[in-house]
Amino acid sequence: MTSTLGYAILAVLARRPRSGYDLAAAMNRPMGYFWTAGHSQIHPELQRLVAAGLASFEQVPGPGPQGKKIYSPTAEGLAALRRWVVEPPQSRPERDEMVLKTYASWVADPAELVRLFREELAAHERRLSAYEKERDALPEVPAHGSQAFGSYAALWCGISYERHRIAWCRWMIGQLGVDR
Amino acid sequence: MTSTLGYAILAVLARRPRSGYDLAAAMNRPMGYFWTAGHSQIHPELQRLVAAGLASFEQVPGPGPQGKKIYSPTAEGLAALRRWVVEPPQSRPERDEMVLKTYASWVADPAELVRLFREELAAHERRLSAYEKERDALPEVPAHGSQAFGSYAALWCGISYERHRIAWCRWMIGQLGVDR
DNA sequence: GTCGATTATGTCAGAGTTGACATAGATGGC
DNA sequence: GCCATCTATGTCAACTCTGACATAATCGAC
Repeated sequence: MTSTLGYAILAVLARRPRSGYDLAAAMNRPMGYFWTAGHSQIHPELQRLVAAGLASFEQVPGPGPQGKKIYSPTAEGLAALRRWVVEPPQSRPERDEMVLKTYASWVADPAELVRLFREELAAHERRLSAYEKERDALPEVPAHGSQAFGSYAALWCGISYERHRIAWCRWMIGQLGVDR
Repeated sequence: MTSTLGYAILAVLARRPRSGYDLAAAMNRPMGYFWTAGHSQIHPELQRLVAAGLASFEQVPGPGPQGKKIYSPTAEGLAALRRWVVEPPQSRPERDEMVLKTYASWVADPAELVRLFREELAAHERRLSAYEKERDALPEVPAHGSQAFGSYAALWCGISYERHRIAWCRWMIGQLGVDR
């Protein structure tokens, strides 16, 4: 019974125990592609997870005023994660700024719109390359039950998403160019 | 110089002036597929838009303690919208709960996962049908510069997105079923 | 040995968002 | 005439998230 952020943290800790700092780094890349959190969110949430008995930490000497804490999920935390994974997702409202701009695109200058969508296209092509590179570092279709399967399946989704987005950008650019 | 919510409101008002109530209804469906806001967000934002000179309202008699207000974008508001549309989107962090669950799916029961993804698949198929129905009510590829183009292009993106998501769900279900 | 980058944990103000609460006229069915 | 539903605007507390601020030990280069 935690926030989604709590489960995101447990999902990372379930793979390997680590410090809040390392957690923040993991949530930047590669996990940041589908879930992000800054360290100012992570540290308080870790305290809540410990208070709720879902995580524990081992204090080790290290840099910083408070030393270093290595967090792990407790047995209870792992069980909670297992339960949460198969629960239907709570529908978060979708807010897509590019689609909103598109919805209002009829008021704007077509040439400027083409520039906007070319930039967007390039960004998605860069991201697709990054995903494909990461996927190629994984075994081909890992067995589920292995950590690599979770990574592979998330990447599959990311790659498919970027291809969809690229196709949309190309269609938009075509539409805006055809008839002036 | 408003929040993205302000531009979302201006985008709706640019199509046709309306009350805060009608604005909330429009942001529920069909616009709610890519941008949502409740009336408790809309009313204060409308007050801010008026204070900033980007919108104005006409008071008309109507139900409720305060009567009814029909809001329109001012010339300045329309110009601001036009400028905002072609600005690069501020990268909002992406948070996709289904992908997060997928990332952690290696800890969960495959049979339960299959159930989850079947539900997800059905939801996306329903939404795809709704999008296609809306698209078929529009003229075939409207000319940009027309409001219908904005709607059509947003729908194109939505349809492409749902197809990508459906393909992903099917792939996941296949993966989870093949080897037990 | 000194300096800068990295590692490391933490707080806090402000912005955005949600859901509940509050009020009340208009409309239509019975 | 009454009642439920819809129309209509508004506030507020709670929660989430972001970016700035704060502190300080460790490590490697020079």
